[in-house]
Amino acid sequence: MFVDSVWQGKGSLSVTIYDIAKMAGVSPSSVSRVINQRPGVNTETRQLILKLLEKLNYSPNALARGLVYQSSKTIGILVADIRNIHHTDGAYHIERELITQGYCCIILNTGIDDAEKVHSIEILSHRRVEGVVMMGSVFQSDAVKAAISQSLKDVPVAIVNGWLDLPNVYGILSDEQGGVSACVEHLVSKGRRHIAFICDQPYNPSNTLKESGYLNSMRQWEKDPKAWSYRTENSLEGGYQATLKVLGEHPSVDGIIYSVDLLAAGGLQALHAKRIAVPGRLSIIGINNSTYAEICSPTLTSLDNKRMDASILAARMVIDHINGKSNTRRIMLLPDLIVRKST
Amino acid sequence: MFVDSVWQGKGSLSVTIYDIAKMAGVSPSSVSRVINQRPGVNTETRQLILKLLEKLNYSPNALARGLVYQSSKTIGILVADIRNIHHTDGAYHIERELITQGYCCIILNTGIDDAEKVHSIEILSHRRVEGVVMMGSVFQSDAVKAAISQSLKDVPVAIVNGWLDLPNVYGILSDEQGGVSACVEHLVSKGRRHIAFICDQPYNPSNTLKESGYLNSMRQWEKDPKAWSYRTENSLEGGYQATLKVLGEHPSVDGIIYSVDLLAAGGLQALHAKRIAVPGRLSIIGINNSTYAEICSPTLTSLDNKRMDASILAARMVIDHINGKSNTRRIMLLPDLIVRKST
DNA sequence: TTGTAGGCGTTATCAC
DNA sequence: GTGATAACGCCTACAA
Repeated sequence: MFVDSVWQGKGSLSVTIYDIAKMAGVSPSSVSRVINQRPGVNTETRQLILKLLEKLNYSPNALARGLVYQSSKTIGILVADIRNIHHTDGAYHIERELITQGYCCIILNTGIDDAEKVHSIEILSHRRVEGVVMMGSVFQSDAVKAAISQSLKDVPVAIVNGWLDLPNVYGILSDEQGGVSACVEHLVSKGRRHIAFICDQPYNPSNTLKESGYLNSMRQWEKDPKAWSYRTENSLEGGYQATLKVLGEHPSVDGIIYSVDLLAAGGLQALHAKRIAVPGRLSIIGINNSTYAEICSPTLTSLDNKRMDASILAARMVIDHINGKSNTRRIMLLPDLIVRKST
Repeated sequence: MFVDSVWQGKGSLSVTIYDIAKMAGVSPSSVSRVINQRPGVNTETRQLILKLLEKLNYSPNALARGLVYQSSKTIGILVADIRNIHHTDGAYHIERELITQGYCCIILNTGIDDAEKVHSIEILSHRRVEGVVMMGSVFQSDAVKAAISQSLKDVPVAIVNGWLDLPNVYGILSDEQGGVSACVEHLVSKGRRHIAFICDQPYNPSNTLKESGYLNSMRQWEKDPKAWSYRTENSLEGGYQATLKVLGEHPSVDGIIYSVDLLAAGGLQALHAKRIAVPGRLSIIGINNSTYAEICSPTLTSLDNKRMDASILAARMVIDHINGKSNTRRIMLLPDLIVRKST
């Protein structure tokens, strides 16, 4: 809706161009000219004004400027949960990229359900953001699509690892399906044939792609690979428990692909507990190529899905759109498998 | 300075209360009244206006509102590098806490050098933020202090794990010195006597405290503990190399405390490579009690310095200050040692 | 109940 | 070179 909360006045008035003008004995326009480095002001008065600006520690009001310029110089970053290290890296690069262009970033943790996402989109609309980056395939939903075409229809929206068919939406995708297939192929090349897939919940479009990548490749080796696909909560414990379950139901398992590194780390702990040698008897692969993968012992083979590059690209596409440069609306990055000790 | 960059006009004009007023055949003030749920407007016209607001998808301009209310409903979060998982958690809780109060957060990665920090503070000043949270002891510097008293003197500033003696600054500290002493005591209780300390660079006030905690406790056991204090870059590799160095220079070492978990994880890899049993022959402790500590094998004993609680408190103190409730300006949280398998 | 006028801080346009 | 004046979108007296 159009009212977020009770917005109450308060605030200590700061120095304005009127104050400066009065002290300098000139008009506000002259002060404005000096501030914006525009020509047409006597060198002496310019010096005087500059001195006063410095002395009174003048700080231009970005809100007022935004009003006249019709431009907030703000872009929004939407992320389900910024604690997800995977998204944080992206947010970092986006912020760094945008700050150099004079933009500030408003970051909102939307949570997972659609209502919250829609609400966040409305907040960004009120703030008159000039562009939005959404991190993660969870934003690839009908509700979000509707909200964008309602509240964000005039600004570029880049979705990292997602896509919506709207004229102002850019999609930076990763070939996760192909990537997981490559994981399967890699395991097969290591002699593995009984491969399971453990996926984090809740399901999102990205996970669907990963799973189908797994299933597609597996059909060559197993009759009913569906039964080897598991879901669990995205945590160390989730990976641990799911792995125990796989081992219990399919003692012959000799390879496991996890939808994220954290799950694989948990799985590794389960395998250690069960005294199953990795990669001796069983090989595992994670996804995201995060620090977690490097910390585990043995270090994890992991699929680098290029999320960092994707984030930077997303920021660039938003900026380019704002600057009138048009871009391809949908691009796909190809993942790399980083082979380490766990396979 | 007062000009960050060339701010150019652009933007597609959106629906204003004037548009709505015209369509409804009423004055803008009536529309405003309806939007702000103020009394004194006929039920029928209110209904009509509401309908039009909905239909035209009216979105209030937060910049304009901010101007009249003298309140941006924005708070700034300063963090040296948000990819530091330790800070991310904090940022998450701060954002969650503030969004419920109608605030948005602008996050700026300041980098480590003072000039950048000062610049970031000026940006926040232009945006008329109503409060600031700074994450990390790196903000405890004279340059930052000066910048705050120049550009942020009228808004509450909470520093997580830091403190500056200014009337509007709140400090949420952690007893890191005592915490590290507790680490030493713990190692001693496990029979360790030759304990080294490996610290991440660049040095910051927090690290200074950690080191003095180490040195103070060690004086009881060693004559010249200074020589056992090492510094290295904050990375897996940094921990790895520093650990090799310690082992080379002090073969008798039987305990290592690392200033952050990530370093300890790197150290663990070095110990594995050298086939040194942990905790059999050597015990190690990390700090932060992060996910890294849980992933390592053996899992890391780690000092929980309550950064999450500190972040939430910081947000609360800023909010309280804005709402006129006064708080203690400096509080200290006491760390807990989380004992796991590495000691 | 409703409308008018003034102002929030800034910039742009046009006179002088 | 300089200074009124009118926006930008909104809100709040005050008047009707």
